[in-house]
Amino acid sequence: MRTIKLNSKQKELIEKMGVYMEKSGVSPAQARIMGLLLICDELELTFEEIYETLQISKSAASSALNTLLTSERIEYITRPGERKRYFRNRIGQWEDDFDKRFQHLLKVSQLMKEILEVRTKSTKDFNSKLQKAINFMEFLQGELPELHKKWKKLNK
Amino acid sequence: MRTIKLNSKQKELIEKMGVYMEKSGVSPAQARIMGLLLICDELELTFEEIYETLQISKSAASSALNTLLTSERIEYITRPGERKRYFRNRIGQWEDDFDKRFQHLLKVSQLMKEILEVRTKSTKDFNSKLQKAINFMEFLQGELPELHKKWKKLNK
DNA sequence: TTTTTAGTTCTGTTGTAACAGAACTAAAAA
DNA sequence: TTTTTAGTTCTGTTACAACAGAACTAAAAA
Repeated sequence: MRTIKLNSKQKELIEKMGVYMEKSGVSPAQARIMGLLLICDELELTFEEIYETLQISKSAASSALNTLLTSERIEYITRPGERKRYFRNRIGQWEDDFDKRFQHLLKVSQLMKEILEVRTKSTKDFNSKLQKAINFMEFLQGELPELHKKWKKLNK
Repeated sequence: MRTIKLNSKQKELIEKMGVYMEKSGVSPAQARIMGLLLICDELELTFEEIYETLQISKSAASSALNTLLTSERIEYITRPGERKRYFRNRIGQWEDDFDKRFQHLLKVSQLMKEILEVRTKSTKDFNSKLQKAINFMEFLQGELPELHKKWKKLNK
């Protein structure tokens, strides 16, 4: 038995975090794993610790962990002379996340531009509103990197 | 028959937009309706036009439209003396969307703060990284409204 | 008054996600 | 060499989303 001990507040927060993450599209098991890795005292948990603590099956843990790994929400380390993997939250990830959201915004604006090009020219009001939305996205594309720089400067 | 005519480029873009929107969690029918309302020449489509053009059943159209309405992704208008509704894209919505994303960010940072409070104090490096992520979110909470103002100023 | 319109609601089907549980496997330990 | 460990993979179950199709309904038109 390698169950991780959690107090009631921790359990509550894992559920809260779980509900929250499920809304953003991940499965319950994935959400709970994310929560566990963020909340429990130990930063690096083994496969066994994870499925025993969360009371999920090995198969559920296996597929959830692999999905979280490929979506880069968690990572693992190994220790010299040990076969098992230690899974942990990618706490450094949020800066990459910021960049990803940025890439996403870029794709949206490109698609919207493509759509605007194909649209009939007769719906002038609609098209100008669409253009405005595109403008705003492009404005953000200019400003967000600046913002990031500003923050970096504040933090060194 | 009230089918809306679409050229091949429009059809292609509706599918492209569909694939794109499905990734963000909406059903295929909802995604296609969104695409149709954004891409076709007519801005306001009736129930019949929608389900006939997209070749989906009335029930699928009904539930998709209602979901899109409650999630405020589309809206409808009526015309004097007419019973039917004209559905259209909420093109003015994107500024609200911006605010919603902002609210979301606020919730995330609050949850993260709550988690940090409960965490053991012994994982100093991890906690300081978490604190840094929180700081960045709070930094954004200060800066994003400023950005919005800046853009508004540029556009009046 | 009946018929059409503009949907909604009900029933049934299909596909798939999210698991559990058990069997399996490759490496390491005993 | 056998046994344990650290998972993976396979099979089966359950639940639910996403529809289609048909029946239904309330208002308006004919």
